[in-house]
Amino acid sequence: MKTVLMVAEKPSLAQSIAKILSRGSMSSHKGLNGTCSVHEYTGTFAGQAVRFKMTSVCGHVMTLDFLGKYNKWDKVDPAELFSQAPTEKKEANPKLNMVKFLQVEGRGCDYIVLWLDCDKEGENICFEVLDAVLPVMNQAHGGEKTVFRARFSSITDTDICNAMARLGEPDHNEALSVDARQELDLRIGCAFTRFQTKYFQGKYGNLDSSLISFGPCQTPTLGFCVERHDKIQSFKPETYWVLQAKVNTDKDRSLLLDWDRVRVFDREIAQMFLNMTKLEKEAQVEATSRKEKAKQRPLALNTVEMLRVASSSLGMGPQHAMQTAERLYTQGYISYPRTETTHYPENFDLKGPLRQQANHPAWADTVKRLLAEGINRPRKGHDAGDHPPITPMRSATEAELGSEAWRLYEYITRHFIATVSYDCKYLQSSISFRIGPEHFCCTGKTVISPGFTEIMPWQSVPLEESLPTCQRGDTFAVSEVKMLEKQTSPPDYLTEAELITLMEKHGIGTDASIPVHINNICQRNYVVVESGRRLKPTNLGIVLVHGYYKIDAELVLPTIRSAVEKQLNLIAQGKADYRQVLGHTLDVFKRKFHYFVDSIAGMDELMEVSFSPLAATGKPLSRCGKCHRFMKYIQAKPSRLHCSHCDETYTLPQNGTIKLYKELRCPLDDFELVLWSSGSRGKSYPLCPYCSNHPPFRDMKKGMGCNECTHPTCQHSLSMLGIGQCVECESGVLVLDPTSGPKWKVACNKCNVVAHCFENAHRVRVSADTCSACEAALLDVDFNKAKSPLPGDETQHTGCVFCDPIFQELVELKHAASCHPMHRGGPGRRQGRGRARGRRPTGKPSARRPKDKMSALAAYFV
DNA sequence: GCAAGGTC
Repeated sequence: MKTVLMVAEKPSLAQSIAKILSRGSMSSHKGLNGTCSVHEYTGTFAGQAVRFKMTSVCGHVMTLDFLGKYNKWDKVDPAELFSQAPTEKKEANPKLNMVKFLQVEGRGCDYIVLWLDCDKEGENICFEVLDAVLPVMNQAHGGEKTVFRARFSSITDTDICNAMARLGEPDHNEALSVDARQELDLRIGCAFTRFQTKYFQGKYGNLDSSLISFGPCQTPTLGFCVERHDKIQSFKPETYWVLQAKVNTDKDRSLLLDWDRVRVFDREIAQMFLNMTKLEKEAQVEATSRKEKAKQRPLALNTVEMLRVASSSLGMGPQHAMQTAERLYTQGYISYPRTETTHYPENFDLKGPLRQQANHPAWADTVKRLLAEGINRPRKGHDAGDHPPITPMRSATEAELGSEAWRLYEYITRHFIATVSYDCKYLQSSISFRIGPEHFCCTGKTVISPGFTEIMPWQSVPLEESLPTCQRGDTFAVSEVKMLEKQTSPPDYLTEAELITLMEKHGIGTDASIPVHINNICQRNYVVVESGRRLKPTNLGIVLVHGYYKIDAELVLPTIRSAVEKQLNLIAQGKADYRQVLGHTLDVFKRKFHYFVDSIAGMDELMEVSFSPLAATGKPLSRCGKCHRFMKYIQAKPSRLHCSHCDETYTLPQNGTIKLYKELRCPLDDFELVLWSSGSRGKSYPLCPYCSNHPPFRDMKKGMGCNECTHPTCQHSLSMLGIGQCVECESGVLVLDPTSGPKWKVACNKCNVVAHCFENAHRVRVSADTCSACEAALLDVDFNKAKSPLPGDETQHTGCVFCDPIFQELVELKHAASCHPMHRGGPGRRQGRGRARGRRPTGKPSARRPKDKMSALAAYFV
């Protein structure tokens, strides 16, 4: 029997499509990467009985990057990134082993049907899948067609079955347009980012951003925020005047009237109107009206609207909201949360999800009534052909979700119920008055039926006092007319919700990437999120955008994306040649880049106003080994040491603190050592600023500290302080932390394993002898007399931390506290945990003896 | 160390 391989874009879709096509009778198993599943069933294909294998990828299989050597920032001129630097496709997520997985599943298959999302990215992934799978599939006989593309516009039985019945071919042009986009984004983004970062970080010390990035989406996103900032700055308040009248409607009730002219900007004119109005004692009713109006129920929920509401009403940032929604989705509480569609497909079962909410304490009454009296048909929305709108799939309580997830779930559910509820109906009545020559009016709203506002109370029509019943010609006594002086007020900073709307409108990013771009400009310290989730640009953000405006405004305008996309669409439609468009657009941006570099002084002038030169930043910390003057420690990101005399900068490990290490010096270069520490619960090690930036030995990499230095005799090196191989990671070595006393620690120089050894020792040294059982270096420990754990009056003991019975009792394995709990080794991560108390694996070279000491030394002295 | 786009 022949086999048909079918591939969807994500595991969830593979499952739903397989379920539909197999009519529910399929057998499923997990693939080798543990993420994608394979669903198998039998059926007919091209008139023969076949076995179907439906599986998926996880988004893009491949990603584009430069060849390795072009990723060395100090060796490559960014201008080379526009053409000379070759690119290569790498696996997007090596952990998923997607190519291998596809080849295992595709081997021996006869046909392939591509079920990737029906957009340009999906079309591109089709070819990534084919590149992986075609070489291992069975060869076609006599020109028989073996590659098919299924095109569907929704995940419904009819649509999926129709797609299967009318298979087409993947569209190479659409895929090429994505290849072009990837290459453009990579080359342009990296060239500008590297140039800006190197240029400004080489001059200023307090930019407080480890990266001065540029990109066709993130830069316009920042541009919107700065545009609003500029409006606020240039705003000049204007004074205006308003007439306000009050009439008596009853003995003790009065009615406030609005002026038809709203406001005037000339005091004397306003005064004139006031004087004329004041002459009248009565207000005459000129007309009355009563109109029934409706407030429409919401459209079904898509991603972008969910993110807007999450930000503006729940105070939840887009990135966080998306993570929360994804968790709700994988736990089965809501449908797929990434969709542009606001229209329920025909035949969508609305009542099913609604019934599940019928006993929920928060909205049981509303839901039961809807089910009993009949639901309303949802409004006609936009069908983007991706996924149905975001819908609750199962009832949940705050207790089981936790308060954050609950608030999002509650909103999604209330929104869903609202879409099948009725419009809110209210009566709008208004009365227009004349007082002397001037016209006034008042309006009031009364609710006829609340409709969906019952489940979305924040949308309800505000309660107002009802208007008096009257008719044309009636008169009321004027109780007061006064003139109010007011001022126009500036707009406020852009809210995140407004920014999302602007991005959507200008086509900056997609529903999935909008949160990423917003997150980016926060992380780069271009904007900060203020109260009410308003985005206030920082000095850095403002200077960058103003600099682009000054040099080449197109770099920051939202059209930078749409203009390129227009070109890409020509490729997709087969109207332009991929190579030509790519070459032409790269050429345009290469010119822009050179012009930008030549004009950078224009942006620099702005930088000078806000930021301090490197030489004037930071405080003196340690001595330079070349000139022996103090270098300054710059704490702001990226933290580094700067020698103003030599005009050299030495970067330091990030996310920790640095202090001087006893004025000790590196024997190789005479630089004073500094002590890096990740905090009291973390680890610390000495570091030579020079060696860390210019590794002395062949087997050392940039950024390493003394705990990874293979110097054979330096008292701070790995060679002298190393004990034995790490108990968890493959390549790490446990190194004595010479500064950790009196609570002595041994820490891995690669991962975050920390072993707490001795609490009451005043001296610990690494002995030259090694353990006969496990090859680890012995520790020579002097305990405090009063608190010695040794028998009798003994205070001195030498032994192996892993094998010595006395030491074993004292060793406790921990993990260095890192900024993110995810990075702490969780339980069950790998076997062999807790081996600190056991024997070391033998047969591996000891840390005390670097493999090739002489060659390491030779490398240094060459 | 960089972009933006998929998705986990």
